[in-house]
Amino acid sequence: MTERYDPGAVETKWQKRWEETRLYNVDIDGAEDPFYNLMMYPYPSAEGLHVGNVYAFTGADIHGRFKQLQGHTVFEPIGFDAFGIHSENFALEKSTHPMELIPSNIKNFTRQLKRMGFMYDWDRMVDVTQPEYYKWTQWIFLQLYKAGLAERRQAPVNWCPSCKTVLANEQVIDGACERCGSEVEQRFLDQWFFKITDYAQRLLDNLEWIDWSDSTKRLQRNWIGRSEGADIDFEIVGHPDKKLRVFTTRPDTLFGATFMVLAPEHPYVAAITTADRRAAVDAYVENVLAMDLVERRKAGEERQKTGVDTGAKALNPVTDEEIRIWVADYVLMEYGHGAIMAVPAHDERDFEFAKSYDLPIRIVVIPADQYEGFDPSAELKQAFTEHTEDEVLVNSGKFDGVPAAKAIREITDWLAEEGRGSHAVNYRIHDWCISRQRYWGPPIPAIHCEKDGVVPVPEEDLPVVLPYVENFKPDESGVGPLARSAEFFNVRCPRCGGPARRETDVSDTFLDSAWYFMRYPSTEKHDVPFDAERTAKWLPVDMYIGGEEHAVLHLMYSRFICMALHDLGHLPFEEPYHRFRKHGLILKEGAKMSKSRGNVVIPDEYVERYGADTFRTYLMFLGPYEEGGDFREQGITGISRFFDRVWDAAAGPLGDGEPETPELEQKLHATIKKVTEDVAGLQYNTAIAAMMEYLNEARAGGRTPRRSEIGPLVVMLAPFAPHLAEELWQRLGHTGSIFTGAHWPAYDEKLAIADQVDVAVQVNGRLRATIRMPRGASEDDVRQKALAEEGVKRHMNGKEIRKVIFVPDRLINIVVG
RNA sequence: GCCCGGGUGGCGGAAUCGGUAGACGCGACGGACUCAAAAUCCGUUGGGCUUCGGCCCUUGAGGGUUCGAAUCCCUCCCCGGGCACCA
Repeated sequence: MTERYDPGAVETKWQKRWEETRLYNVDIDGAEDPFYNLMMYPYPSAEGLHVGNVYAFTGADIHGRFKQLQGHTVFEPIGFDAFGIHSENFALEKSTHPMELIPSNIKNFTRQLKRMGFMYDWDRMVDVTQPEYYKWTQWIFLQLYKAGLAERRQAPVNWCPSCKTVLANEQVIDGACERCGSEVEQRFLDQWFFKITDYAQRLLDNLEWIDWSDSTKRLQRNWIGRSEGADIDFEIVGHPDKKLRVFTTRPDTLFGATFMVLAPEHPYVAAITTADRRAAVDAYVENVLAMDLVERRKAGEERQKTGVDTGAKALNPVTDEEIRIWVADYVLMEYGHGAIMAVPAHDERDFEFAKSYDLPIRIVVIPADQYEGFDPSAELKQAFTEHTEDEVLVNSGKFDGVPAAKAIREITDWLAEEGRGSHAVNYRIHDWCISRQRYWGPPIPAIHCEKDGVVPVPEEDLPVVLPYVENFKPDESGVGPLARSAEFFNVRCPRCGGPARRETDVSDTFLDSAWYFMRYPSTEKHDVPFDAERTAKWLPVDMYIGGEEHAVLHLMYSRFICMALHDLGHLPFEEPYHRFRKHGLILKEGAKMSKSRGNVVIPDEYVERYGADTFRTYLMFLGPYEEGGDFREQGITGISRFFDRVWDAAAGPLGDGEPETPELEQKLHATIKKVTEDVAGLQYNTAIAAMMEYLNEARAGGRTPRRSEIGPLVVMLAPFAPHLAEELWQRLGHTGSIFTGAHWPAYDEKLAIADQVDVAVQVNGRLRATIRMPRGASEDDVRQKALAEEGVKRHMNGKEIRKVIFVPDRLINIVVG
């Protein structure tokens, strides 16, 4: 009788050995058949590793180990996303400093991650808060600046009048400051933007060929928000020098444009407003601008649309009618041209507005079957927005009777010919504002000179080191805390040598994470952000696994940065991640985990009690990896028992020879096939179930399995339970690590198939018997045996057979009547 | 409002190119071992009826297609996520 399985002892032993033998430290330059296995590096919170982190990393680690066992050299790096508002706020809350807080958090995370047994190459750890790293984050900024992809312009920020601080959007909850609850105001500040909108179409197009989860692609498509339509120019009565340009997706409704609406911020508002309307317009605009963006959005959802007449008129370019120009806040300056042609008959918002202010509504699109005898005076109860081939135009001059879908093209073509419009595409995605009026981030490497304006920091002066600032709390000045350090911001202009002021904003933490995976293979290279040869060898990432909450921020930004660096000649590829798979979310007893609910699973506690292997495997067992699952305290005992049984079956002395019976051999091959396919497809829960099933069979009747029966199981278990597998591998008589010594088991396709099958026998589609047949039995044989079954005879009741459906090896259905 | 994903035993979940629904595990019940308990092992476990041979019902609800539907189609309900005055 062998001793009991002691996870604690086994895991300590192997973690020590892995470290001593440097098992997971990859020979970056010499590695053959490289596989870059990436997971989303964590933010090192003070609370320590969250079970969500463990879930994400375990699934990714299993994939890495699986690839390793298949013969690849797997590079699995880890780092820490340690800059950002989270850390800064936490430090504020605890009255400590991020520069002290972060290293201790990282230390704790490192301990916890090592305890989980992930195959990280710790020599290549990346901490984005180290000048060694953010030097290159700043370098990326300079490259984008040189290429014209970074620019400074005014933009609104959220301002809390009570805390006297700038807030990030994430800190504004329903229009109020998350800390004090006061209403947030809008301020305009100079900010740095990356022109991601220049890449909108490419970001969209490449989604066609990259191998990503469909749902993630869909989120990105929605975020990019491509709309096709037309730009149309309207003349303004009395202002021959001005053309009012609008974007519309519905040029087919142009004849129904009965008024126009400008956004309150539109530059023409002041110029075209007539004298008698000026007071009203000014009051309205002022009122709207006083609202912050969040409040305005919220107000828009709740209240009726408001607006005001400018008194000015425009000419509808196709009807030549004079139509009124209004200002209303339901038109947004940041989309299209900040102005619209309003077609109340065919747009819900315009309809609502027209009803409120008694503006004319003209129907120009109707269902084709109502075309004959259409009554132009008919009144609409709501906007009619259909515009397919089944709707046709009316009241539209020479386009009467043309199907709407066709008219969209024809009217645009016609306007284009006459120089009054053009085909146009608009995107919903906005430029990426990277400025943060905060402390805990990499300083943006720019200098403001009175004489030379914005001057980028010369590359040889990088990094611009983030100084230790005692008081890093944001204040009412509206600029970042670095503006308090004269030592930091007083500089000489690199161009003219005159007095200048250093940029005191830091960059968004999403810029750090946009390229961290490029740094891993080159961590010890100090003269380049990423070594060209290594980058060519290891990148793009072969597999990236992470949470879908980053689908539109991190994943979009890093694709953009990668594309931009590619275009600037720094990278040989334009998409950073070959494959991306999202993992699901872990719930606790059906509910989301949160501190306030008090139902947070602390990994340490479970690892202590059951061991890392059991915890890892349980997490993978509780649901499909890509969908997540429900963590239940009791469930973990199932895996615990399973591993006890594996241990009992494999840890003691074993018999030699082939698998004892043909049935068991068949089951073994079928299991290898199933587990191989499931693990490759991230279907870990069913892979584990298949291994359990096999073990149950191999141990049936209390027998001890043979070495040949249990060896392959140990290898298949290795990605899930690496420590246990190492120990059993050794006990099976091997020396060295299973991860270098073993190869993922192969299966024989023929042996994987059973030679006896249970065939279902149905009468009129209802199951009446099951018969055991040799695989591949003919329809005649199956039919003969089926008809002899008592239950079948009874239900046929002597009736005539009308039809027989036969599915080989599965089913025969006898239809009588 | 728009776009996704999902609804299966007491529970987590299997099975979707239409072909034996409920794999695997948890829990529960019964038994063995034990002075006893824990652990372990064996058996039972969707619901109802049963003359113990079986029979009927069952995958959110209702309809449809089919020899056959958890799976396909239509209508609807509920839950989760994303976007949202985007012209």
